[in-house]
Amino acid sequence: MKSAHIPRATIQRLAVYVQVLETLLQEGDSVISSDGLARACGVNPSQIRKDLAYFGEFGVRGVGYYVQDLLTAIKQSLGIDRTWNVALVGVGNLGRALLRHGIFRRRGFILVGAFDCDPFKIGEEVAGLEVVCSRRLKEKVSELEIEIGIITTPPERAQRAANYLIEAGVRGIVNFAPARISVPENVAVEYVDFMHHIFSVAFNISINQSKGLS
Amino acid sequence: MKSAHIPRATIQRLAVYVQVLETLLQEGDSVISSDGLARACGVNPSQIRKDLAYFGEFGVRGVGYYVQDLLTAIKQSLGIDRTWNVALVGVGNLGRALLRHGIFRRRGFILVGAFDCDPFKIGEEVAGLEVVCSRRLKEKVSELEIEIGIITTPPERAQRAANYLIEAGVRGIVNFAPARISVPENVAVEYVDFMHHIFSVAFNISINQSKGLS
DNA sequence: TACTGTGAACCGCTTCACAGCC
DNA sequence: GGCTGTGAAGCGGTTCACAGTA
Repeated sequence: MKSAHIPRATIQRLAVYVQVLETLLQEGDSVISSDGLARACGVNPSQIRKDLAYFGEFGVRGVGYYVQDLLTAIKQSLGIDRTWNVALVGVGNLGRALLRHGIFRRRGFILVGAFDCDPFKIGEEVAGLEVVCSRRLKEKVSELEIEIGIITTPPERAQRAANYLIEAGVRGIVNFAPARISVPENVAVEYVDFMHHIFSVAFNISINQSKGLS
Repeated sequence: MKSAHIPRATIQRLAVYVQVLETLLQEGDSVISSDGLARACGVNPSQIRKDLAYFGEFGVRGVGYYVQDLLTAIKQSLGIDRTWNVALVGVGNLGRALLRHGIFRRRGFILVGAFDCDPFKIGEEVAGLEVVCSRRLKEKVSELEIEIGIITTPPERAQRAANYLIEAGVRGIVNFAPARISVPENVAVEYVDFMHHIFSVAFNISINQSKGLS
């Protein structure tokens, strides 16, 4: 890495670039310019060049970027050129869907543990995993070498789930529960809250409509 | 509304404020200061005051904000003081989980139609809804007065789902499929991509680790 | 007194423009 | 010639500091 601090927005865009580059690769494209990639991602071409410059020089002047090489470089930069073991806490509708969803494994995030505090769910098998009591997280996290936790509990149990995960030594958490959680500084947290997105859509529709009326 | 342009980031934070204010209300708090709310949301107090100032003056100097009033005001500002009819396209694991998830209805987003192009799924009943062929979206959208579409198809079918929705006259789309889609300017799009979030967590863990070693 | 509302300062991300290189 | 890499300019969002008010 070349630069010390990297904007949060850059990381998000890098994830988009990975998505688009993988599609390009499937379609057989081997070279792409920052212009072409920018159009596919809906961003400014300089933006892409700047984002990449935080990590190194991956392009060839006068040519562009070799898709495969760039993909490898970005994945390396993001730390996703390896596999990560992941625990999921909260085996409800959403939790089940994620456990069964192939995308995590395909991208190197392997769901190796499913946890819930409901005695009726404990022992049940979901997507080849036995649901284990949340209290046993600590023991399981070290046994299974888990580094990331996913929270899919109801909001009121999100903080407790987080506490179990942190106590167990997890280094990062993706929280799908619609609740803020507090964690120590050295634990990375990301919120996935689809209500926020649907609110945003509703707001923009309202705005567009009032614009149309004026 | 007082201001013309509102930052995207402000809208996202307003959604967080709604979340936190509803929790406060349940806990019986009737007044909160920008300081208190800021701490609960993990943002700067001035930020909150600025965000609210885009829409009006909702506070009382020397006192703070009345929780119920503020909540009502924000919901009105966001356009979520009403119900919205929503169509879901793609009845896979994730689609089913969302159809069964109570949170949408609780927040005024009513899933009134479920669509899929798989003949084996058409006619099936999920969460009280009959799965209908995606081709019939246009007819159903006007019949059921649907304004928002949710896409939960595999990535390669996301654009087609979007096309059906747009053609049917939907005004906004929430795309859960890991693929960019192109839509006309007057259609609002939001991406919910949990891989981006888990990438971000992985990156931050990697960063923290390399910091620890230095 | 205590807290909001807001103009001004600040900061950081984005975009531009062009030098550097294949 | 064409495209990347990058310093500098531009812009928009965040934070500050304080005036305004219950």
